[in-house]
Amino acid sequence: MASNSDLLAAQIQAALTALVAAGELQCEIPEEIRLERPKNRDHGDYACSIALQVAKESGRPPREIAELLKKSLESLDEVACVEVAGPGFINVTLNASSAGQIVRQIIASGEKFGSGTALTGVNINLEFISANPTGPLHLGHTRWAAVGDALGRVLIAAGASVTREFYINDRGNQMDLFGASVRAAALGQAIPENGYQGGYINDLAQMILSEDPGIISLSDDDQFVEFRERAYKAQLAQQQQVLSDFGTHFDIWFSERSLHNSGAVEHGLDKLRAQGHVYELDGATWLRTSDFGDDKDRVLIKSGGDLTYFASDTAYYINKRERGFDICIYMLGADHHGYVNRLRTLAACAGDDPEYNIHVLIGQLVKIIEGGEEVKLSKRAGTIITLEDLVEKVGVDAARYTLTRYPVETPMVLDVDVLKKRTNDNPVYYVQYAHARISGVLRNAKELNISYELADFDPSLLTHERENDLLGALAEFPRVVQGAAELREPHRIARYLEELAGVYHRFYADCRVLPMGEEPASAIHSARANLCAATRQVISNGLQLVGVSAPERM
RNA sequence: GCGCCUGUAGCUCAGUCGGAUAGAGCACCCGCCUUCUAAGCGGGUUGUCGCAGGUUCGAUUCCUGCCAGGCGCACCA
Repeated sequence: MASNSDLLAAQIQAALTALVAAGELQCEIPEEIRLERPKNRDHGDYACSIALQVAKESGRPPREIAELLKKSLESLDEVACVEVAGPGFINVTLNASSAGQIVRQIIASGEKFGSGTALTGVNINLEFISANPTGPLHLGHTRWAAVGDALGRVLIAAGASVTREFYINDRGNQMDLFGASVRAAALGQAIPENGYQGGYINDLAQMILSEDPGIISLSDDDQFVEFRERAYKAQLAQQQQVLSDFGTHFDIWFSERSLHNSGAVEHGLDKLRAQGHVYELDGATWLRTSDFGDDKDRVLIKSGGDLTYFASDTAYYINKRERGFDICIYMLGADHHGYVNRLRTLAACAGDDPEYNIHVLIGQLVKIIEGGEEVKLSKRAGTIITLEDLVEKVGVDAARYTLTRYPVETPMVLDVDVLKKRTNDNPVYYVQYAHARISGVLRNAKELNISYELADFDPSLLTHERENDLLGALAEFPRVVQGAAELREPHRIARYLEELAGVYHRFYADCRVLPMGEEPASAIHSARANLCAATRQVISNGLQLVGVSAPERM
């Protein structure tokens, strides 16, 4: 179902092609003609700057070209008026009837409205959080829990096949240190150097002791392993529970141990050797990442024979690709940004295209302010703000929404005091309120027997400026979803919803939907009720994409 | 030293192939509920888009160089 902007774009393209064919104009025909929603209402429903773009190449004044295109656009039934403005902008105003058609499309498509096919057939692996199972999830993880989940939803809406994956770093020094720390806490000994501290370590220790009192009589080695494994299992389960409560779902929890046990690491090394980028030096095995622009080569196997963490990552990437994923998206914290280039070059070493097969998103750190002061994050000191802390303070909806509405490369400052307020400081309420408000109107409409069935919908009645604004905003949704998916920027959905909610609130203030007093119901009431229903659908679909509830009442 | 991110209103921040007078919320002042949810709407005040060049009909947007802040540069994980 073509949108009005697609229709206009196609018409302009056809007109340009005809002009070139007739020898009236000489220029390349752009593949994509972009129509914009002008900020200024006087500039019509849609504006196009194509005449300015092709003016130089064709050697004709932009206004002249715009005039030629104007004639073509005016021939469309959907178009009420076309104006050439300024240096050569083409401003198009639609007639009310065709602008209102978007309501039909929305109501007919329902939950599917906004979904598209831009990424159809693309198989994406979306890895995010991937916290060590050695402690609770902190704010950085929480940002990814919200953004990663939302991105997954957005990618699916754009047609992609998405697998959400959590990589469990359940192997190596950190795990051992974690196990040793819990054991020390249980036995009342000093925590090892650089070990883990904080109340949760003591909690784990006490839980394990009460679960398995016999653990204290095991041999040193067995005891250590037992503490480590029990603590690991409990901590992982805690993370899974917390994420589940947060509404973030993973399709696969991928254990680093399983990577090693399955032989995937050797397999990955073999593959890299076959690609010819592996060499031996000083007793270590290296990957020649410098072939693809890395500052220096990276060690895969240390001279002592141990594998590096990078070796695991390499094998894991290769494993993902062999599981059939076209694109591997990684969401990493800012402190890992030095890793981006390494991941990209390892993809190149594996014979892939780093521009397409791998995409690394770096999330800047989240600062948190409470009582006017910054709360310092410190795992060691045990003052860490966890996902549960945040949810307990502000609720799941406000937490998810706030974390999702900023681009991930923006370092964000999160003011807990503000998020606790149920006011406009919190944009999530503004958006949700619009949804609840519409729900109320539609409940009343039903009671008054005002139909909001499409059969009773006459779009030509929606001629008020506020109605036109709302129709225009609704029509933008599919484009916003596609952009958010292609740019991997789910915050665009949230920003759009805030805009749409604002447009609706203004419409609501100026356009009475239901009959007043003894006024008889008429077609305008049905037209507006349908417009309301369409708006509610879009807000609901958008909130769904960011994983926030759409309340019927507030 | 090298690299990544950031720098837009008093505060927190939007601004997708460069477009018309740079936006939102908060804060501050003034209005609007005897009719659909006032968690709302309207009006007023607020800017060297870090600085300097370059490309362009046109630059907050693209390029180069500086300045400031954050972070990272292991045979650690």
